[in-house]
Amino acid sequence: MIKISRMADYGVLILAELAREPEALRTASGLSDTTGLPEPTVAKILKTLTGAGILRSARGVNGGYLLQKTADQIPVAAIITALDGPICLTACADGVEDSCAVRETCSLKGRWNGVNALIKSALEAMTLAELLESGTEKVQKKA
Amino acid sequence: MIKISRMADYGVLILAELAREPEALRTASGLSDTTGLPEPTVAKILKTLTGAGILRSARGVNGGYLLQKTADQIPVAAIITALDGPICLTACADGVEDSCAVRETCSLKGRWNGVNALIKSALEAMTLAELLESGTEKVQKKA
DNA sequence: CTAAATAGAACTTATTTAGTACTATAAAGG
DNA sequence: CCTTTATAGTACTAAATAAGTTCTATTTAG
Repeated sequence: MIKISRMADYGVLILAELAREPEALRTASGLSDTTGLPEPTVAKILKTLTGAGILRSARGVNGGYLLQKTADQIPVAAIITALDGPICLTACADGVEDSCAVRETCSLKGRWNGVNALIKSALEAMTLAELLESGTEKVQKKA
Repeated sequence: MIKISRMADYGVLILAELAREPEALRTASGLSDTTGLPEPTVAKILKTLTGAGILRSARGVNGGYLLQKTADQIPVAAIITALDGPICLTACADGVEDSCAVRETCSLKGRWNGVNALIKSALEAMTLAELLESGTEKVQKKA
């Protein structure tokens, strides 16, 4: 099954919660409470999203996290890339040179690039705001 | 990283080899030789693709496998679905009811359906023949 | 100086995926 | 009608990956 990791899934859930009050600083443990996800995992995801520039953090007492940009400026692709790594269906895609046992004899070198590009651009065109606000409609218009 | 499994990747490679001589019966061990992939794995994939109606098989001496349809009638989606299961990015998508720990509190129920549909239709629109014959060009026209 | 928070890395466990082995069934040919 | 060569199907094992946890360091308000 082609799928994103649970981390990326949780990440979107956490960002959805943060987007409800874009101005408020929220702590890791608070977000764990409201989302129902395990606290250490939430903390880990928040750190990663901060490192990727999607969230801003404040340390110390009264610290916490908030969105760096508004939800309509955050592409879904950025969230997935931050938590899951690059979006590409196969190991032997553009630029990835490692770990293909049959590269020598493989007749498919580079053939997946087009498919990758297609999926990538679909995820780049969609923002967090669109994902949250009405689910299916907006997306299907683009298809 | 969003990715298809190695099985689906190998599957395409094997189908590519079969597509070179669409009329010929090819054995599992022969295909293992020409592709360089381990024989038991090739055999497993061939069985699965036969069960999915993508290949036709003949048992007994002089048996083997061949394509059920021509390469331009086989959608890439069918290959991936056969070997990897349904194409959906998240557990809690259309129809899938199991295994989402936070379903109760989750604010995203069904929100991924549009993204799934988009990716699925991209993979359904592309055939094995297109994937093989020129890689990137045709696909990018569709994007 | 203390308490409450994030930062970062290392480690362990769980889950998933890939690979292997074994048994059954079918067909061709002597 | 028996042997050989092939697929069909299932169950098991091992390896790779992902998820989750823990620990230490750093920052800041009071």
